Amino acid sequence: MIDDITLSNITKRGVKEIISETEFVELLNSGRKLRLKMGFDPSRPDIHLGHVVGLRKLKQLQDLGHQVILIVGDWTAQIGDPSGQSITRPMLTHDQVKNNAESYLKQFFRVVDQEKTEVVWQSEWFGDFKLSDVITLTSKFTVAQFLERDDFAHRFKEHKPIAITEFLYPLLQAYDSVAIESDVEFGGTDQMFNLLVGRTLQQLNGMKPQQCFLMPILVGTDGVNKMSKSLDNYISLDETPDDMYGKIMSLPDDCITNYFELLTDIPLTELKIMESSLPDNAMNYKKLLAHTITLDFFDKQIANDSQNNFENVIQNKGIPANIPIYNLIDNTDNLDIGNILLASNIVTSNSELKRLLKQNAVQIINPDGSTEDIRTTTSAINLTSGTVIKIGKRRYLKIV
RNA sequence: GGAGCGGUGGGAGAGUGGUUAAAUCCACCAGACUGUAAAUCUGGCGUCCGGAAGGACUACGUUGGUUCGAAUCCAACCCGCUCCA
Repeated sequence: MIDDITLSNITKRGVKEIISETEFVELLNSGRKLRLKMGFDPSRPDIHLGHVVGLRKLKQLQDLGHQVILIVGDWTAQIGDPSGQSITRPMLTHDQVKNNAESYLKQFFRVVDQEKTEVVWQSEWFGDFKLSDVITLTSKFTVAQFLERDDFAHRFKEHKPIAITEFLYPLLQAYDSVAIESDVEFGGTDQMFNLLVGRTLQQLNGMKPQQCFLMPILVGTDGVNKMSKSLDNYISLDETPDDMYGKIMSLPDDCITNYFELLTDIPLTELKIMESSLPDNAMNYKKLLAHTITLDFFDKQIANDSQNNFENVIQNKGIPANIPIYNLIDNTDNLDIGNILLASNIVTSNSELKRLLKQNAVQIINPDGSTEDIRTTTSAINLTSGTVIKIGKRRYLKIV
């Protein structure tokens, strides 16, 4: 038997819904090593913090001795996620899929225990699929059943397109559950329909239906919409530690507790206390949050450095430790400050440069610490080794 | 087979002959303020030339055409969608 605190951490925290919870708890208590299914679509290899919520859940269960089966959706990737609007999606070559999968796995195992994970490819079973198998599979469901799905129902009503292949998507995903004999499948709430089809299909194949673990949606850095790459409000695992820390600091204050709950192990009792004093300590709590999460993906030294960097650069308006460098010796021809910025790709066009100058965003920091604002590229500027050019709050270029 | 609709800037989405480098929103950038790269406010947000005023070029699926002038009209084409059968 699992103790109550652990159990509630698993079934309550960072979970939207479990179907069905009682069956799931029974399974947990059965002492059997459970097969936890998680699939991903190799057309989008990036993992961001939104995904991490679910991955942490997998890790928790692994720590109790269960087995993760990670499915590389090399077939479903070609169909595209029905919840997305863009139907047209270029078919990926085998090499692209492979590369994407590798990149995904690398990130995946930063959260999930590789030792307790089995990676399988959909093509292992769909590769041999024949038309007759497809027909058998499709014959199990009706159009009406599929139109039950919110997304389909909505689009159907609005006279918006639904590709036939999109109907196939849940079927393939469901069949994965049959193929790997999953006990539990994990997904976001938008995956509910697909996971439930898996349940049904397993039953139709004489198996015990899987439990469905629905993860809550994490809001993105805008504090409003769900974290997603297409909304550009995501924090990727590929972020540099400084950026990861900084992006977390850029979250609206009222996201803090939610992030603590979904992405850290801070006890809920502590979180309660924190919540009550949040308005007065938002800054400190957010720093703690940023540090805690950064620490999950990097070592302690790096997390500390990121915090120092933030305090130094943002709070004290200092110069960050690692900034791009422009070497005067290699580039003797044109010492115009505009050319230097353009050549270093700090600024992407002349027009942008002019705008920045006009907006008073360009500043020279001399080696002796004195500063001067630059309003025009033609003013006489003494660029010597050790000078730093600062653009806005976050762009720097050091002259050597 | 028939009928209709649509393709606009990073995204969403207006605009149906000139005042449109193209409303608005989101994202993004800068400035102010601040406890943060929070919030709020202000400004900006194609490229090139110019100190600036301003000018030039490129852009609204593609190619042609009408016109002094086209994202806007016409033709053909390409792509997509919906409905009826």
